[in-house]
Amino acid sequence: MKLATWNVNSVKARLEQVTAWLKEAAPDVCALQEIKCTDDAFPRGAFEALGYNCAVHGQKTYNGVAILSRRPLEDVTPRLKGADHDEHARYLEAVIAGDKGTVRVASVYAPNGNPIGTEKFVYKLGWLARLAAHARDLLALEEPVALMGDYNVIPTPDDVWDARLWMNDALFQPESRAALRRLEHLGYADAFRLCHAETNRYTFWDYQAGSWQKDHGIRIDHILLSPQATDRLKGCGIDKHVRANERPSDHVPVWCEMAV
DNA sequence: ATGCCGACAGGATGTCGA
Repeated sequence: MKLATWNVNSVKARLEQVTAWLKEAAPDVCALQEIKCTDDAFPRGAFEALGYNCAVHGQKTYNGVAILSRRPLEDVTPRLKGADHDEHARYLEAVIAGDKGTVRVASVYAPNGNPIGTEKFVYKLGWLARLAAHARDLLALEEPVALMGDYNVIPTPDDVWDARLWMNDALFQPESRAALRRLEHLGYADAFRLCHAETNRYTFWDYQAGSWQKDHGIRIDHILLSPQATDRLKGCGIDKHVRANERPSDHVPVWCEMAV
């Protein structure tokens, strides 16, 4: 089963690109972030025409996550526990049955958190803590789990072109990096790092300052796998080439292949 | 230089993202 994640920066503005990539890459499951539309406005038809079922947790203008799946989506659950007051649509989970077992997948859109020293950064750390608490609970199920999405965290200096330029950014704060490591210490593994040792592999390039042309990117979109999912991991990659398309998202898809 | 680009809502330009 091929699983993917992509922050599309508006599913309506990116519909042509997303459907083109789905045809080309043919993932069985794709988690989307920043769909920037309500459930009603989600372009289900375009995805159903390609053979995908849709689970959507939308929001007007901002945020919004979805999961596309060729197989039926079961046990669909939006939001993280203990965050009923949180209006941001940033988490959606579902269970998908494959030929060789089931996998629980989540579409994750962690807060940006800038600027540091404000409520936004406090919210980011609180949100990531709630994610970790839920991720810990999921481990008790002892099943393959793939937490896929835009974590808005640069894991290490090897995952950014020039770490010095990000020292005061919420994406590279010690507290942000510790929050991501917390998930790894629980037992989740960074699928890309399991498969690739090379440095300077990015999933995001800013629209500004010629970042793409200069390859000044950051790796902030991650697939985190539970031990049972890690055991089934066969490969992982970043589809960098879509960033060169006309009217691209500033993020590119990350995918992994699992024996499920 | 806290901008440079792009999406959104709304109908000009401010907010947000990373």
